[in-house]
Amino acid sequence: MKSGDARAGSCDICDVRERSICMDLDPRAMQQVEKTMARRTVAKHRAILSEGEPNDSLYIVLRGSFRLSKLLEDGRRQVTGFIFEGDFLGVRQTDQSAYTAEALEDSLVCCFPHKFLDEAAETSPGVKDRLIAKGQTEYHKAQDHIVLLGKKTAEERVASFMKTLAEAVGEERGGGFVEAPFSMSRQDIADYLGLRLETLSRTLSALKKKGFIDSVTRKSVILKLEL
Amino acid sequence: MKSGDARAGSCDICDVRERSICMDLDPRAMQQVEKTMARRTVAKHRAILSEGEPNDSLYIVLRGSFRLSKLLEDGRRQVTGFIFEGDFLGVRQTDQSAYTAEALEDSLVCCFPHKFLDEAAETSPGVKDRLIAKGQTEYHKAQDHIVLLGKKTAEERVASFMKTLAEAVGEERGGGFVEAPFSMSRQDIADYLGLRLETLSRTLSALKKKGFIDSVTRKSVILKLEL
DNA sequence: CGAGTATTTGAAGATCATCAACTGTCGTGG
DNA sequence: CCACGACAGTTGATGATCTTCAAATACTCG
Repeated sequence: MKSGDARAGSCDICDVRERSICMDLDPRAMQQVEKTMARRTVAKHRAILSEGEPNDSLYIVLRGSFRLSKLLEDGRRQVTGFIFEGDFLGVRQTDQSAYTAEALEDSLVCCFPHKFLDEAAETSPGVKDRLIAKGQTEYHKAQDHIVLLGKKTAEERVASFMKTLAEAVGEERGGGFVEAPFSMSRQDIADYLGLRLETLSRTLSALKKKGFIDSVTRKSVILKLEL
Repeated sequence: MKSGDARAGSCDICDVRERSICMDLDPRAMQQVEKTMARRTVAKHRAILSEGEPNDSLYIVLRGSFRLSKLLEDGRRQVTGFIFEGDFLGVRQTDQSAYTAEALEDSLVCCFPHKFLDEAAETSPGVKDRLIAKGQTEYHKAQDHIVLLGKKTAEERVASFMKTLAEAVGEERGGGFVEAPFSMSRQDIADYLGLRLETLSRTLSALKKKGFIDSVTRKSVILKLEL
């Protein structure tokens, strides 16, 4: 066991605890979590949920990021969302997962079987409420995505995406700029925005020329805070 | 009080009971529903939920249909969904409704304050589970909508919509045809599909020419069952 | 019947997609 | 450490789809 994982079994060092469901659990349930809790590493490009396959656990992303996608019969792929640290995966138990969730980089998740959550919910009513709330958040994001795809131009889509990414994972740099790292490829972003790779690339160049983007590489983008 | 409403106060004649949450309620709660239940008529084009405004009740559509929409700052409108008999509106209590819900025709809803549902949930645990399940259904529909907008051509969008509509409200006619009534305008459909009115109209004509659609009027469409 | 609105159709133009070539980046191995 | 190969991303030229603007037709309601 590597040194980084030595204390991995303890919830004390969990970074996302306060955003998570653990704070809803009563002390007894929390002890149970400490004991049975399973962390799981997910290697880059590995799926943790697969479209059409059953899902019986809720995963909380501790480190890394994921890509949610759906496939059309003929192979066209739509990326329906990206998931970052602190976010949830598989909020509900399902016979058929609605989408595939694949790690964009080597990632670490904390695993809560829904069976366990159902039991915990009996003594900790906040658990189900939090799941409902998370489900609502997912739904709102989906609605915003629908507006983006249905009504926005290529430039608006790319700008919206960069802004959202900056809000999710960006870090402030000097002079009113934010830097947001990419864990996803251009193709992933294009598939998320309903555009072709080439259109995305051209649009990024255009936004840079217009000064909205300061610099953009394979790894990250630096953009203006406002707008 | 008109004759049609004479027994409107009774749940006995409710058409959507078995699809609804009432079956999850224990007898005592059900009595409570019978007593406090509020039905509400919603006139054509009236909003029952408004984007940005709080919502404190769950509505079950008994008669009629609704249009869900979101507005972009500059007034562009995206229709994010349509709601028919037996469907739910305002599944969760919110400070800010994510969308506007407007009646497409004179409609009738049954109203359950979330406060009431929370109380009922204490003795009828099935209630929250059903709400979670309904939320999930909404989310899945949103995901399918995302795929439609992100990856499908105009013709595929229109065909998908007609098929979905037929499944939701269609009635079989002879010879492998279904008839689905429209309660929404062409503009509503176009705003749902991320197309312009004119493109929708042209595409409908094209589908008719191809034989996928038998006939289409302002009021209804008749289409082939398969495909 | 007639005014007003909804829908369809036509012609021209814009945006985005496609096909193709080029450039940059990363990792590997000499 | 540099060179090479492979892949990721950018740029260019052309074309298709969908939009826009405009006009005609159909439908609805008083």
